[in-house]
Amino acid sequence: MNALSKGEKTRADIVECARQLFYEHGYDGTSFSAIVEASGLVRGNIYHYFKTKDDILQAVIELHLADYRALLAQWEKADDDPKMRLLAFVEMITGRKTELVKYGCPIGTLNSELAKDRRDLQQASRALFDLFRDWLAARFCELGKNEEADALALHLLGRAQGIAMIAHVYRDAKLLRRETDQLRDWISQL
Amino acid sequence: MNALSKGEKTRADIVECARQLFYEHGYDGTSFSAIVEASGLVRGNIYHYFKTKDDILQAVIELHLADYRALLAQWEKADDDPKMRLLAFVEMITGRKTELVKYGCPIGTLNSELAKDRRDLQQASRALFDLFRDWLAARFCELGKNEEADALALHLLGRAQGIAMIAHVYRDAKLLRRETDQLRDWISQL
DNA sequence: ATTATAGTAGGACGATTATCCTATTGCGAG
DNA sequence: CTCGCAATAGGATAATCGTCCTACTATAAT
Repeated sequence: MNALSKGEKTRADIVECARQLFYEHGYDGTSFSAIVEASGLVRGNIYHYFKTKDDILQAVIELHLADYRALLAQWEKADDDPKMRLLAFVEMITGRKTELVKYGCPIGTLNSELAKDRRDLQQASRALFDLFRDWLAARFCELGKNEEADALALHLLGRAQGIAMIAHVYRDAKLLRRETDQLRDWISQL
Repeated sequence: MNALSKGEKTRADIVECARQLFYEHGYDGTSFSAIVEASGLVRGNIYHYFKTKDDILQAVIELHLADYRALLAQWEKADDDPKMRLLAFVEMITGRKTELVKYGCPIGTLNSELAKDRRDLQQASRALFDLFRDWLAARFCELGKNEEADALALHLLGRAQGIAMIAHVYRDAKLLRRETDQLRDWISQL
């Protein structure tokens, strides 16, 4: 199952390498040479799979999208209760607190970096926000909040981003714990 | 009054130019040449005032600090009621919504950019967060929330950052308005 | 077995980066 | 007037950036 040809495997390796580097150092902070070294390949080989560094980012975004889509599907499967589903979103934050404190939110920091000067790329990475935005809104709809579902989704997204950002800037895991607890309360009281 | 020597004036011009460029394009996204062009000076002249680009950023941070310190003092002068003072903080967000949507929060985006790979510089820029953190905490103390003052300050700071971030990513001023209204409600009900 | 194509390999390229260097000019103190 | 330093000026430099190019090898189809 899931048999990847040699080439497909190499391509996937490049993308996975790039994803981690982009996450840890940002897109602009990651040079092509860094991807070359981290992947153990050579320049020419990587350019055989991707024409530009921007193309690599596109692939990284698609990988993120696929992974998060799978995660969301898993949450829907695990619970029927909309509130429990929303809580799963919050659990993700606490579950990944170590990386969040170290490198910030993978989606948030990427979008925020690209939003300044690379609006073309940011448009692509915004799809990651939209994925969560729509999924969360659907959960709020399940709770009967049809009118305000999207606003609530953006509110929750914003809260999560703010928490991740402050926790990242202050490298403070305790703050992250404290604020996610409040998020859980907020969901319970909806 | 406030007489600046020719050199001091030039230095201030450089810093002001750099501040705007760093805000619009980020620190890494602003080349030294960009500062040269925007200031109308020549490379050698700028290097006469600052040894490195990092030094320019330090000066920019200090300029921000001075400006925000003055702003906070102004808020304290304008109102004695701690809640009103907190509302002034929220007013700042709505008052600057156009730039926030375009370029994000000056403090937040800077810190978030530097937090990834330039921890030395981020430590300096974090002073900007600390300025607000301490000031907000002082206001919560005035409200009798001594124990939780710092936590409340970080909460409010995080909320503000989250709002600015989402509004920036989606270039959505309406969202910013909606969320700041909620912030105002939250403050009123404290 | 031959041919075509996918994959590997790595140096070359021009553009841009931050920084440095040496002149030259301007101005204020003595 | 002149001496000395601040300020202006702008080319030189080495490193790094993303990208391109050509050559070689492996594999799969005919």
